[in-house]
Amino acid sequence: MTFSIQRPVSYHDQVHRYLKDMIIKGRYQPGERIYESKIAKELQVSRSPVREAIRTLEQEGLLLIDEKSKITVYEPTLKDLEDIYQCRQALESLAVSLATQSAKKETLELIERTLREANREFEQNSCQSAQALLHLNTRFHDLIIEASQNRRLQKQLHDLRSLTFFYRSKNIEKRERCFEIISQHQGIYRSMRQRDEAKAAELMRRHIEADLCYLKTVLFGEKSE
Amino acid sequence: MTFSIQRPVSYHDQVHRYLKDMIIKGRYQPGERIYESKIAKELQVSRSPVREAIRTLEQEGLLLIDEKSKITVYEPTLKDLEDIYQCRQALESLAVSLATQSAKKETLELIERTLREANREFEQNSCQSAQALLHLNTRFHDLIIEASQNRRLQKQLHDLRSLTFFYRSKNIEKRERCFEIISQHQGIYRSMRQRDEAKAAELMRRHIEADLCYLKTVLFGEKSE
DNA sequence: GATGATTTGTGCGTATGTATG
DNA sequence: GCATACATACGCACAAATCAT
Repeated sequence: MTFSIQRPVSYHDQVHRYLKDMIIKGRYQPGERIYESKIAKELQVSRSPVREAIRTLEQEGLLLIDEKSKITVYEPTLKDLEDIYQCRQALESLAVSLATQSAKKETLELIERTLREANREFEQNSCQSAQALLHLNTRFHDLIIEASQNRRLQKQLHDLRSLTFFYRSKNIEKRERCFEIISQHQGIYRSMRQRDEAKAAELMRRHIEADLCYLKTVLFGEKSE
Repeated sequence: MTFSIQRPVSYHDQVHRYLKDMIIKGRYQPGERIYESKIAKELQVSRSPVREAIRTLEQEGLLLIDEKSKITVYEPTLKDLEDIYQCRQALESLAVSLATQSAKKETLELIERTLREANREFEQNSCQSAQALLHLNTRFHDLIIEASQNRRLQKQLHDLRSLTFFYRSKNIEKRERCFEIISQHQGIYRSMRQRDEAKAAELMRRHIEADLCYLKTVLFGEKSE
């Protein structure tokens, strides 16, 4: 194992991660008002680093600060969910297209292994494996995004995807939907292997559309056309 | 005229705008190191609001902060320029597609007027009109992005485009390229009027590709295939 | 390396703004 | 409208890290 001295992580960075986690995991309610002074007290730090963390989170879209400096947690609306998914369609289809062009063998194998593990967890069909499946499916997307080798794309998608993660953490995937997800992922992977970037992009676009459609029914009880 | 009481703009907001302007206008050199303490002194404010502005700018990609807290101005590389333009292709073609679907008559007329003004300035062919042309061309894109009515898309493109503005402020457009830009814009606009979203998206994609190609030759002296 | 000059990280006090009774 | 409680905005002080000599 390689050893390296770690620089202590700055408070504003730690506060940033803490708050991001709290929001994504749903420990704060969407739309809930939060107080920088309260957070500072809770975490036993002064308000300065908290303020900086809050600016960062505002920029990431996870916090909203109104004209009276009232800080509220991001609250997704149906329209916003659709907006986010439209962007994801455009960007992730680009990502998979780039990845298909340039992914090395090892990367493809990594993706394949992720899919195989997902299959195994699916067949297990336990409560624990549902959690594992969630991670594996996220990983599938992450591997592709990373393989795109486009830093800007990575950052944009990273930010967009955090906004949708807290839906996921509710573990709302029904078994039926899980099966669909896995088979869609497999289709995308097959196109990547065949180096068919147009097909991979198109399948990704449809996969994300299906995902939105599913989320809409589950969260807002709306049937999509 | 309507009158409304204005809230004073917070320091961190003003500092943010100031720094963003300095960076985009090229008043700081790309890669130049800047000091929060120096900025605070220059602007006669304390370091607190400056620090917050810096966090925001870091998140926007205009400042980089390394692990030793050294703050440097964003420095575009050829690869980064390509990355940005790939994202813009994906997102602006989505934007024009959405705008084509939903733009009202008035919006289309606004775009048309912008194009007509651009034509006029082009024919004028003066130093002043070159500057005006730059603004009008930017406005063309802005109007379409706004017409997409997708907030996420707007923010993402807004951030990406700031990163490319300081190239523009160098006034590098040759007359020949200006003509191309205008005619490409007109092609996009025609497709929008005909409500042909696929064509509008494809033309936007090509327009942005051409733009990248031109920038590459001008800035990095590289011919693109 | 050791030392002094900068620079950043953080805590804290005060002024000011906002909500509530 | 006023008083109180509490929130945020900002400036400032000091410690720790960094850099140059």
